[in-house]
Amino acid sequence: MILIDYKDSRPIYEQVYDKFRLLILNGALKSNDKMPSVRTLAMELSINPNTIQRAYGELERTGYIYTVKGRGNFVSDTEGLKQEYRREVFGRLDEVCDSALKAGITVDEMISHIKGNGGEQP
Amino acid sequence: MILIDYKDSRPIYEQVYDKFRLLILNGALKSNDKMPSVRTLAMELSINPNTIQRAYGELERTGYIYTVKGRGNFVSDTEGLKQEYRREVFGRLDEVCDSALKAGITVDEMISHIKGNGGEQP
Amino acid sequence: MILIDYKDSRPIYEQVYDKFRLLILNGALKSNDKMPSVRTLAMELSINPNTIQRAYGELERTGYIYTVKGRGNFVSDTEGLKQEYRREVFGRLDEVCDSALKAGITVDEMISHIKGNGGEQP
Amino acid sequence: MILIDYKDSRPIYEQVYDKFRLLILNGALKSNDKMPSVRTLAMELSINPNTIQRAYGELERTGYIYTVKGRGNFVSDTEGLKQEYRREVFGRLDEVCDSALKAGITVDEMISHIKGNGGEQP
DNA sequence: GTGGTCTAGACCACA
DNA sequence: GTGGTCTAGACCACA
Repeated sequence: MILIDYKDSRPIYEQVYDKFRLLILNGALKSNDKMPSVRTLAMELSINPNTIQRAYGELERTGYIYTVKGRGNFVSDTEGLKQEYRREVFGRLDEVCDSALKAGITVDEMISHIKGNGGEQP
Repeated sequence: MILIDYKDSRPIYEQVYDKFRLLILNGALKSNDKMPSVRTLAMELSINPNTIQRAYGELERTGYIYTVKGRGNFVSDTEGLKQEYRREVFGRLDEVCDSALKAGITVDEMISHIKGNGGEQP
Repeated sequence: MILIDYKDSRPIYEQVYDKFRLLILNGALKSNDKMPSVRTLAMELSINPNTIQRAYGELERTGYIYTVKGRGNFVSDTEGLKQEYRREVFGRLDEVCDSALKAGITVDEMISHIKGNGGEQP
Repeated sequence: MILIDYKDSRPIYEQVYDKFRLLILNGALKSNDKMPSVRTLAMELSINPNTIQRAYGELERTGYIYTVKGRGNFVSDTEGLKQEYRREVFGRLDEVCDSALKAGITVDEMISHIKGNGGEQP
């Protein structure tokens, strides 16, 4: 379900955070679903529980999950999150467009590039 | 000419690297222009020479500048570099499009977003 | 395991880089083996950690090892690297042949020289 | 006649040294030919005279030229030098063979590689 | 404990 | 003066 890529230069807690974030945005994990417990997941992935704890902490801080003491972590209501993710993606799109214009790439070139691949890359 | 942002989480050497890379791609620095000397720049920016050295090392490794021992660093021929930068930007564009599609954003939405801001953000 | 030759004019970081590269290409170090930690190795060799860091940095940049933050450095998958090393050696062989022909040494002379020593030099 | 490549990472004096060494070994410069004067050459190449001086110093030290005070530098008798160059090239060939064997390249592979390109590369 | 970045400062080769 | 290497030592993020 979750795979750590040790050759990825990003810290492990961030990889875990991102994986869950996508599972939630995808709909693979739904509102109020129970998250795996910190210890269980740490053992499954052979990772330090501190690292899972940190990933869960970030997920909670950014509103993806909520904690019920003594019971575990659960997926938040996902509607607002999806809106926020859209905003984030548009923000990244703006950044890339900015770089593109600096490099002399025109809006038309970008558009035809986007149409061209249709986002079918892996 | 070059400003360090200490609130930026990225390392200083990377900021310096990026700044010069853009100056070169912009055409503000042209082929065979002399780069400021390691020591001069270090003093101007109140930065350790080692840090500048590292930035210059990366610029050399990636082909943006070349070193003449005892003389200084100079801007490389920039033609190929511009092509490569284009490729890099298109690669990032692909990634963002990928994220966008995962978030349920359609190609048409992206295109109208790009047209909309025309890359006018800062 | 690793010995620094202070009489060698090449920088220390490069000697360390080369030693490990050979250990990896030899098979003495295998994929996913843990490298000695920067600090441990620095102490063993009585060398500054920064110097080891630089050697490890080059090894990572050229794909011989990968870093897991907080855990250490590990040997990469070595298959592709061996292929690349072969290409490098053949390239150097071409250069030497070129010099040889300029010096009036014939292909036959070179071949008999190679057969002669069979690579038995130290 | 002589061109400096500023993008070459080798020091300039070494490039000058190598160029003349080849001209002498080639036969383009013959025994007792007069070398260009240090000052003339320095001006032609827009190089610091110290640098030419150093190159000439190395050429003298290794026996390629000799100095007559007040008259200039002249090419030495070249017979012995050619022999020595042969020895040097064979030495380099040994080194490459050594690397090759370490990489698992067999003598036969090397020979067929040499025969294959016939040293026709640039 | 592990690697990553940075400063301060030295010494060297090269021009 | 110019870049290249190295040491000593600090502080940070990550596990």
